[in-house]
This record gives sequence, structure tokens and C-alpha cells, in this order.
Amino acid sequence: MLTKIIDIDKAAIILKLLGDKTRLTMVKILENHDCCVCQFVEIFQASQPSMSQHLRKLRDMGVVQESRKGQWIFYSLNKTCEYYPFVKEILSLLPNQDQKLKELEEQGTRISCK
Amino acid sequence: MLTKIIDIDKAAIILKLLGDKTRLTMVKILENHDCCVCQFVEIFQASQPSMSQHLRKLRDMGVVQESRKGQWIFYSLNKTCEYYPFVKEILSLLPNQDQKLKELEEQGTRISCK
DNA sequence: TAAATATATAAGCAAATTATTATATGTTAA
DNA sequence: TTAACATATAATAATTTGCTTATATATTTA
Repeated sequence: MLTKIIDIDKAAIILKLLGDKTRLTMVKILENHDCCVCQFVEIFQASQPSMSQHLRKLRDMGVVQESRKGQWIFYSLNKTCEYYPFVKEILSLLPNQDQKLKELEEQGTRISCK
Repeated sequence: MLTKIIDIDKAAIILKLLGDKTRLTMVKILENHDCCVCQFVEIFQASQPSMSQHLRKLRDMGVVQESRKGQWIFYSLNKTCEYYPFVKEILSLLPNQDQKLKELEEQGTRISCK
């Protein structure tokens, strides 16, 4: 049950933000695990700038937040975001994506942040 | 409770489809009332081709269906669509938009389909 | 302090999206 | 059967998006 029903215009903006396969998967992974950029680069087999740009869009809307740990920047879901309850409900409708992270570890992929 | 969790790639496609203010509002209105194109033209104060094109995108994904009644074509939510359970859950997170239809009636706006 | 590493940002470009204008199709009514 | 009406479709143009390449910034380590 939602505490507060989101305004439909804002909902459309959030759905558009999440309406991208990469961003949607990122956010679903972040639901359970904070991640650093280098992990996303491996998971999506994509370029670093491309990952950074997706993360920036998510951050600009307040959906995720970053925290630097040394050289690395870890992203997490921003639970204080006004849209968080809405985002959480949407994520609950999606299949778990944790195996994408597990595959990295099982394959022994070199991840610099670890 | 969802019977079937939607594949994340398909979910992203549906979220993108719904990630437009006009289409999202259309679908939310259709949750409670079948509507004809001329009503959408009035509600959104938009051109007829623009409305038709939004409706076509929704129809192409199977989210809505059309049924002709004389000169008019009425749209409704397609409850047999594989994405319907997912769409329904998203709509449940949104505020009711019925007042947009009511305003038309109260203002006595000439709607050709009535 | 210089080199290496991780990430962000900027610039440029191709593809996708959305609106507009023009036209086609289908239905009703004179 | 012709005119009026409702809607769909097509063509075009403007805008947005997401990628790539290049570069800047911040941190660590030698």
C-alpha cells in the first residue's frame, strides 16, 4: 500500500526513466546490492561513459545516490527520494536480477573494486 | 499478486510505452471507461493525428484494443494482453483521472460520439 | 610529485520519438 | 451516390536519446 499516490505527470517521468532495459536492470540490481560503476561495465558489457551516463540520469532524478569509496564510486537506491515508494512497487513486479552479479563472481571476472 | 512475473526486457518496453504523460493518462482513464478518439482530442487539447498515433503505439503492444461503433472507434484496455497484469499493477499506483472525463461532460463540451 | 586507475563530463553523431500537415479510408446521412 | 464526418496513415521536420570518442577530475600508489 502506498503512503502517497504519485502525481501522474511525475509518474510518467519516472516510468520513462525506468523504461530503458539497462537502467531498469541497474535499479533492480541496486534493490539488493550497492554496486560500483566497474561492476555495471562488466555486467552490461558496455562502455564506462555509457554506464556513467545512465547512472547520472538516475541520480538526477534522485532515484540513486553515489558514495565514493576511495577510487571507486558506489551507487545505491536512494530510499529518501520522493519517488522511492513508487519505484519500489515497480521493482517488486520484476524478476530478481542478482544472478547477473553472481555470474561475475563465479566467472572470476576481475572487478577492480574488490 | 502477480500470476506471472514479467521478463525484465519486456517490462522495460512497457514502461517506456507508459513513460509518456499522454499515454499514461490515456491508459489510466481507460482503466475505468472505454473512450473514443474524439474524447481524447478534447481531454488533451491535442490534434487528432497525435492522439491516433499514441493510441496506435498502445495498440501495437496489445495494451489497448479498438472497436468500431459506427463512425467512432472506441478504445479499451485489452485484458487478454500478456502485459495486462503488469500494466494493471502500475495503474494501481496512479491517481484516478476520471475527473478529466467528467470535466468534459460538466463543461458541456460537444463530443461527437455522444 | 608523477603515473596509474576510476569515474565524470563534454562534444558529436546516428537513431528514435513526437508533433504537424496532408491525404486516405470507412461510415453516415442527405 | 455524394457530402460530411471520424479516424488512420504517411511524410516530414524538430527534438530527444544513447552511443562513441576525447578529455577532465579525483584518488591512490610508486
